[in-house]
Amino acid sequence: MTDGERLLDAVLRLTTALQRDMETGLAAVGLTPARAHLVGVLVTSGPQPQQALARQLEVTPRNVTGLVDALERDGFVTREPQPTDRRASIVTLTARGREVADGLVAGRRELGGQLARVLPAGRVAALADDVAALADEVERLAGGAR
Amino acid sequence: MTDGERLLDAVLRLTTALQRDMETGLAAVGLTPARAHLVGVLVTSGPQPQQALARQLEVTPRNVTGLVDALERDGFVTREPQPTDRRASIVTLTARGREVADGLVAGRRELGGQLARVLPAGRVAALADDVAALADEVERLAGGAR
DNA sequence: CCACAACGTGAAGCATCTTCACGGTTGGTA
DNA sequence: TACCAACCGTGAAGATGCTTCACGTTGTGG
Repeated sequence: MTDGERLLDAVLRLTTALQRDMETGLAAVGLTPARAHLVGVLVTSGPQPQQALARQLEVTPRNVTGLVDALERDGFVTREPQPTDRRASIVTLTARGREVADGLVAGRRELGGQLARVLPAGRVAALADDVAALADEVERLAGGAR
Repeated sequence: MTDGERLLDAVLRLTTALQRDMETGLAAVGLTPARAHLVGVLVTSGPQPQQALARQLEVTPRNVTGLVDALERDGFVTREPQPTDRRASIVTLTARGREVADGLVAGRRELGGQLARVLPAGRVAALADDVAALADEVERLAGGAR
């Protein structure tokens, strides 16, 4: 097995483990990955109409409707009417939604710290750069085929 | 942002890109990730009853039924009766299934090569080790909470 | 021979996600 | 100013992946 394949294997394993880890954490606060993603966008970009959310999440507007339905049902967000355009409604985090979102950010920070502690301090930054380079390449590969 | 968070960000980005890349490649040959996973198990472990597949895929036997239904419908596998146990049927790759599976293996090898070429040759092996260490840690974290 | 275990699947349900169609709104243009 | 095309959100229908529960069929140890 070449080093490249070993690398790919390791990345795939990390991917799986990370995904599992995040999903269980999300489930603990009552969120699914897709809904958490939407909450994340609300945190970083503020209250928005569903169209804008659909663009940022790269899914269809119809799908956003369903995600917001669930988040609204569970009390994480509300749909506020937009006075300037009665077609659109603004999706806004509730207090509880903001709480949970803050928890997610904290969890992410903590996980970053735990990962950094696995390796010698000096190597973490370089590793981040290398992994970023890999990500760039893969994005390039996928984009080039577009 | 700490190095740990930068690393986590890079890994998450790589994860997303890699997943997209693989999904499009899979779709091109008529497979979904879950069905490809099942095909992969058949390649490495040979023809098996659905129970064994369920164990290796870490999903419920009921789910395997659906995956095999689809793969059988599309001509990638067949269900052969097992003479020694009439309850079970053995899931086996068809010629076409084996072809497609070989293609997947080749694609994986190629992707590994492409990733290796992104970085200086000397660093790939070390990177693979580091990423593997991260994967170990994340698996440990998830396992510890079990 | 019989109770219990194992194999696969029907039924029902949840989460993502898609496409298509439609109804209400806006906004710019004839 | 009337009008129509573009736009917002959502109903309907469907594909995929997963789960649990219930069942019928088959194997097997006592």
